[in-house]
Amino acid sequence: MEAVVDIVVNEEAALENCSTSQKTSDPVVYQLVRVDGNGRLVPATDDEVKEVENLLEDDKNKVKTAETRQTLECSTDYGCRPSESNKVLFKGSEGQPQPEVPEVGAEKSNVAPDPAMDSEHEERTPSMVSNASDGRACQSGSPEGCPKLLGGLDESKTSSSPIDTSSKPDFSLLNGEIRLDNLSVKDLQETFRATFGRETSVKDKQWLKRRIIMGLTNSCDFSTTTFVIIDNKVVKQGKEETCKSEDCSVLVDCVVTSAMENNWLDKQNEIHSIATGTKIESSTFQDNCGSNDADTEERPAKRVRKPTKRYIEEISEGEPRDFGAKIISSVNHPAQNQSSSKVSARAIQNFGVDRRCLTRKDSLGGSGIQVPYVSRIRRSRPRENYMTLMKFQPSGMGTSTRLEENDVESSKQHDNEGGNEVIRNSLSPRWIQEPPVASSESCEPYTEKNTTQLEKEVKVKSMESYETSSDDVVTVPTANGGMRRKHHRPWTLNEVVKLVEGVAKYGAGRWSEIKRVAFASYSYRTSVDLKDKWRNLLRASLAELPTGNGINSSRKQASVPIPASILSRVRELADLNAQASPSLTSSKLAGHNDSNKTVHETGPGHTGHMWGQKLHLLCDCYTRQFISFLAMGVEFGIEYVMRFCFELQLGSLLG
DNA sequence: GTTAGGG
DNA sequence: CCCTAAC
Repeated sequence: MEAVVDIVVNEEAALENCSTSQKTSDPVVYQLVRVDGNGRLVPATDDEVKEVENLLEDDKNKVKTAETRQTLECSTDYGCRPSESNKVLFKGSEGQPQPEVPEVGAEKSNVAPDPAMDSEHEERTPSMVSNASDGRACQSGSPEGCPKLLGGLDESKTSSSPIDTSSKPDFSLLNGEIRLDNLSVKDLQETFRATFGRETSVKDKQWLKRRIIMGLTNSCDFSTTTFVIIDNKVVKQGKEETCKSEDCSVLVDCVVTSAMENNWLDKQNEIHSIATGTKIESSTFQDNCGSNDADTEERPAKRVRKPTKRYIEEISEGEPRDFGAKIISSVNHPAQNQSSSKVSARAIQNFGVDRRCLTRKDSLGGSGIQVPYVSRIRRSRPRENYMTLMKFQPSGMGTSTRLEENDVESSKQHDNEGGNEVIRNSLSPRWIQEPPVASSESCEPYTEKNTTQLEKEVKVKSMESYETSSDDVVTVPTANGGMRRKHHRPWTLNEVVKLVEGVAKYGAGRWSEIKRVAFASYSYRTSVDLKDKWRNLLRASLAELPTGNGINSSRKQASVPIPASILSRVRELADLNAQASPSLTSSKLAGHNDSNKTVHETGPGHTGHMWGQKLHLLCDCYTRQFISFLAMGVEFGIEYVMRFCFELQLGSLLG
């Protein structure tokens, strides 16, 4: 076998190097377990095991595509068990665990079934299970310190076991030997790139090795239960039956479990469900968890939004307001002009122009307080409400001038001017140039509205609806009565590429970060713009798929055709991102100074800082053990873990 | 001040 | 691209 991940399967060698006392013929076994509500280890159910296996299998396949033919080797640091050879060996196991497998360590080789089992686990696992209070499962420095869990597995005795002796769990990902020690920094970097798909300038071999190992192991993203890895294999572990076997001995290298809080488990459960698309039977899960919280289904749901003010207003008031006005106007119905004029008149009441700043009454507060218009906008334009409601001014007038001088009047004149074609030739194609530097400063000069450059469109618009003809807020009525803005600045391919790169680097969602770094020179692109563009790109990329959906053709294309390569990249990143914790909102990953601050911030939709804490916890405990990364991957998703590691690196460099 | 989502 | 609730 070859390739980075196709770790050489050399049982003999592996065993020789292993500190474990297993015989060469001894199968390597992983015992899949979960931490119950009390922090005890409980064997995973058959279904869970099965799923894990499937996931591993899938992962393996993915990994196999990697193109690296290096034999990797890593030092003991990453080992999940004390290793004399100073190597971490992943031995592929063939078939079932052998009953005769010698035990390692003095521990009992059997996992007690049922009740007894619980207590037994309790005895053995305390130190392994991270405790929220102690915050540490085992000493990272001493592999020895990591409690060993002996999982008694005797698959052969369990006929019901999904995995029978003949089946050969094929986890090549975990099989074989990893040798990184002999690689040069350059090689390591290359391997790193091959593994993570991104470059690294880090020259610290240790770090590189660690990350690579992490990357390799983490590709197993099965979000099920906590699992114990007994040597190298995840063996299906039935419930009571399986753990009953006595001879299934096996060395448990490390128990990967981070925390035992119920909510954490619940979270895992969720994740699991999401990841596999299969729902673990809740009853089963709960039983095992010992959690009574049946409704802990707090899936990181979408943000729930309450109706917008606008909507509420619309509903509460029979009279159409700005929104209604728009619609009406768009219809171009003569009879409705009146109503629209009403609206505008009203609008005028709420808005006013202050010397320099446009102000408006705060409709929400109802106090009529004048609020600098600018306070709520980021760009250079007045909000649409205002704009749309404004009637045009005599065409000859400069927009800004008009506004200031005739704010109220203009509204009254709209009827007359409604039919006018207000061609904003005078509008300055401002945004074509470099973005307004001071746009965000104190009060925005009202002249901002002049920014529209698409005169033609304005023209068209104004012809269609006098209402939209206002200054530069070029809105174009759409077929369905909606309005579309024309303050458009097409995304260039270059920008798109930058965006994609940014997402690749920082992950989707960290828009401000991306903007700061990749769009520093494009001040006219806000983080929101990036987000929007990404969304569109994603849509485009999906639409591009040969799904045969009519969507493809129907969907409008970006002004600048996006190369398929980019779109596919977008999909990739989107997938990756899906794995990553959506909560990753830390703004520190960028690597700019604030490395001292809390590195992890959990984002919205997640239980406080729990995840971040868990991650820290995990790192504290297992940072030296590659297995831990696997666990982290399980819990947080590989992407998240990867970022975390990058972050650590950054922190250390900066620190 | 940012981000997510709806428009 | 805008707007704004939710963070």
